[in-house]
Amino acid sequence: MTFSKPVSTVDSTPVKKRKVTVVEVAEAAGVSVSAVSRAFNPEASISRPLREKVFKAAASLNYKPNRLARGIKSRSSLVGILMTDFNNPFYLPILNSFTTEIQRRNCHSLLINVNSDMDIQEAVELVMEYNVDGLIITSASLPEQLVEACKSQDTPVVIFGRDSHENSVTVVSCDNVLAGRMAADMLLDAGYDRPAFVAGPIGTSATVDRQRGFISRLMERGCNQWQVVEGGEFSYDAGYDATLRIFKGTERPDAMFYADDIMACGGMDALRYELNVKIPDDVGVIGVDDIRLAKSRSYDLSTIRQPNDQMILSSIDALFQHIADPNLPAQSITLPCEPVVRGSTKKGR
Amino acid sequence: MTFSKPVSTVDSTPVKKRKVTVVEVAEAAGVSVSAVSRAFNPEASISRPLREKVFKAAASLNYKPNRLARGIKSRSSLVGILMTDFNNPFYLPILNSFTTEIQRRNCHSLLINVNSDMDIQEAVELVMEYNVDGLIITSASLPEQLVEACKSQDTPVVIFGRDSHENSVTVVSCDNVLAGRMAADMLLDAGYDRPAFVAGPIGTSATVDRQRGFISRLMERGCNQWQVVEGGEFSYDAGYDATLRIFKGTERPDAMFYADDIMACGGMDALRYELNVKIPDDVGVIGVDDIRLAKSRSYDLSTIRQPNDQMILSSIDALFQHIADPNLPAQSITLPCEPVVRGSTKKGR
DNA sequence: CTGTTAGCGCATTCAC
DNA sequence: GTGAATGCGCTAACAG
Repeated sequence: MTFSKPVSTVDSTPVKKRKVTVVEVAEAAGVSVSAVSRAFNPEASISRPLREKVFKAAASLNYKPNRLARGIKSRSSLVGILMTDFNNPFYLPILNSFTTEIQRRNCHSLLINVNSDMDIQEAVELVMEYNVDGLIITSASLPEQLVEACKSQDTPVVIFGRDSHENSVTVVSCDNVLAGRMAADMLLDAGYDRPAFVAGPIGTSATVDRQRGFISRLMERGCNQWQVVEGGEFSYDAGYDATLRIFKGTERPDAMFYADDIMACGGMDALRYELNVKIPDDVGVIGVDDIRLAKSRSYDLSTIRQPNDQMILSSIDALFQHIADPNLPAQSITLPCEPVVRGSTKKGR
Repeated sequence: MTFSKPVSTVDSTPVKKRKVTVVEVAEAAGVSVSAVSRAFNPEASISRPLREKVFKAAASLNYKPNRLARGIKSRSSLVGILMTDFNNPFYLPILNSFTTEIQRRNCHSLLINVNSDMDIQEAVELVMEYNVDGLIITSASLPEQLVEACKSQDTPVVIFGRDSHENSVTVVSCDNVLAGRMAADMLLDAGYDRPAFVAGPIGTSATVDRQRGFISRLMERGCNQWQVVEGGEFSYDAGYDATLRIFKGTERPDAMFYADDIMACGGMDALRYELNVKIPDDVGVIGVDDIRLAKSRSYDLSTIRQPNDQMILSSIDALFQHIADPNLPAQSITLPCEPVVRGSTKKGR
């Protein structure tokens, strides 16, 4: 007669802290394992007294369910977050809110850093190996190819912050065309009439749409002296450099609309400290996002604010709805943005 | 006679995309399941030809190992990252590097947001439910109680960016006392002689040590006119407000040493735009970290740079060493920091 | 509502 | 070096 279980030796050196399992809790509580399982499963049907008996035994043994073992058959409670733009401060609060909301729903965040050298398809497949319940894509600068990678999965996906005219995958973004139009109005209303647009990463829906809205609104209002310059990535340096380039030309603009705030900050510094241009008198500046830095005294940047909190809540809601019911159709949620006038543009006449 | 496996109906609606498993790969390759398992396990012993045969079959079936199922018996390939300070831009590049390094080692990052309202102990236990292979604590402002929570686990833990005189858990940080001393030297060398220190979150080793080094060095060099003010959290607003408070007093300092860069930026703006003080002529300013913003033209902030990349590499190395050999003793790694002189302090005489 | 039982997908003893 | 069998911790039928 043998015991397969390890017998506790007199010398109780904790070789490897034994994980307490459902079986032990069941024994301690004098119930079945499924009772224990159900007790820890909020949506399972189990009587109050039984659940409490289980909880008491579990507490005394310091039992914690093993999420991996659970995930193998049912939900993993894992939500993947794919991210790229780790040098744009815009994304830190975003990450904060996403992780908070995910945790509020008793899930946790698997953060995948999609390096430039790694294939997106690969990244998506990778995260799937963890049986994630859902996937959030948080990156303005991931190529359209991403949508393809997502479609091939049967896991709910929400793409945050970019439009897509594909309606096969759920997308939450702000109205970037509107953002561009607002920027145009803001500059024209303030009396500028020769604006330039500094674009972000090419092929990114956000920057494309902002440009389209901006230009079309300018022309609607009869402004024809505008120019567009490639910016590069969403970063301080990109904004800085693009600004120097544009001011080397013969057509000096009297206002700058940057594809996002961090570029605008770089641009402002180039204007003030390198080109000796007065903001907002000589040149007006606008960005998009309303990052924390925008309202600093140093920048005091006029901008088009994205409704981040709403966008995140909508994303998470949509994601968990799809997790609950995978047959729900993909939806495209577009939220309005809002102009924020600060000191980098002249007061309207 | 019944089949427990679901029979493929003529109508092949993909109710739920069947996950390919080891069994199917084994059948396709004409080998045993354990062969498949070994093929995907780098450290298992298996012959070249067999492994390749398995890989070919796997590829044709588009098989991906299920990391959760794997993690239940052996390593989960998951590394937990505990974080708090989501409004300090300092942490975005940190997160970038950590996730990159973790992924380079074929693991992935479980990012846990330790909200102020949640218990640290709870957070640590939570992440353990995922059987993480290791845990990184990235937060200057987590209380000492954290160390206790970690000690009770048998999972390797590395605490990043704070000292601890506990030697029971591995800690990687820069020499914060030295940072304080460097700041003192930098200010005194530049000709300031009535400095103030703006502290960060109370009870945080980083800010305590910086203050200690700063003050002791000041006194060593015969400077006795210094003051200290509570700053609050590591944030722009905290630095801004603390600066206003200090300048309301009668003893106006001629130099400011902030516990970190983002506070220093807030402080600079309070000085320049609210108090009409000239930097660096009237007042010199120093921070710690060397965040991206510090080298912007707007702030051009003198600072004490932390060797982030090295600190992160050391953290990850130490963590994976402990994962490989859990019996390794905890180590305390302290790296040197480096003064970076920019425009917010006067040129030395 | 509760207990029994059979897997989930994989790693790992053992034999061979 | 390889294959067969057992079990990881838990959930999900299925009976009672």
